[in-house]
Amino acid sequence: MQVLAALADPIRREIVEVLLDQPQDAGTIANRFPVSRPAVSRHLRVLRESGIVRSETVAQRRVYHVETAPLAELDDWLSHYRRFWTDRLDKLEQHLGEG
Amino acid sequence: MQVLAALADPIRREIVEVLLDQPQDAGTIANRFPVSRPAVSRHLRVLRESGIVRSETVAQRRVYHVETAPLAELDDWLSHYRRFWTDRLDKLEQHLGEG
DNA sequence: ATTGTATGTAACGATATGGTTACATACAGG
DNA sequence: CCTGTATGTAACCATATCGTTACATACAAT
Repeated sequence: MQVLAALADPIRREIVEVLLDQPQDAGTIANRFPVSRPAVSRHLRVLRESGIVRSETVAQRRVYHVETAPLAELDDWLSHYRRFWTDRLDKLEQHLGEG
Repeated sequence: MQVLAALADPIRREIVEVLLDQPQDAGTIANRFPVSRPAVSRHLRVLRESGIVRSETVAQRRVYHVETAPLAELDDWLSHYRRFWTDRLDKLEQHLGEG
């Protein structure tokens, strides 16, 4: 569950949210945050190494996108214990409401 | 989401799992792990400060138990994006299967 | 009262993390 | 080619994290 360490940082969580909305290149991502571009570059590396994001190379650009498998893994881990804070009916309702 | 940092450590995750199964005192918890008792004591503090566990004092013992609200919060955060890795029908099946 | 048990904290060291600036590499385009 | 743009990495520093051992505190029990 390296995913948890990766998501423990607020900037990295924001990056993930942004990329879920729309894949984009490293520079565009970096511009969103009040830290230096190399700092963001390393956040991207952490996310890459945890498997949460991947990049496609397009000319000099690296276009990043989210790889959902690790998030699903975290979701699965949580699901083992979900019954402790919610019951089956609540959950069923919630997911019917989502659709 | 201080919860994520708290859960990023494998020992703390195990502590949470153990306590979900059964509340128990600090010493009993510490005996389960290959690190010193003070180390576990500090893991318990991190979990306490993130709100994931609480302790009841019984004589000299501190009996720890899981407080599910922070886990539910994490679950809620994930649920915003759950649609990216699973669809409503999968989820419905899963939750029907759980009961 | 004194002793033993249970627990947390302090102090310290090693390593990890997250920021910065400076630098290297790679592609695009005149 | 040479220049500008996009990106990652290196080196460095400050702080956080996680382990240890030593100590303080609090209750139980004789």
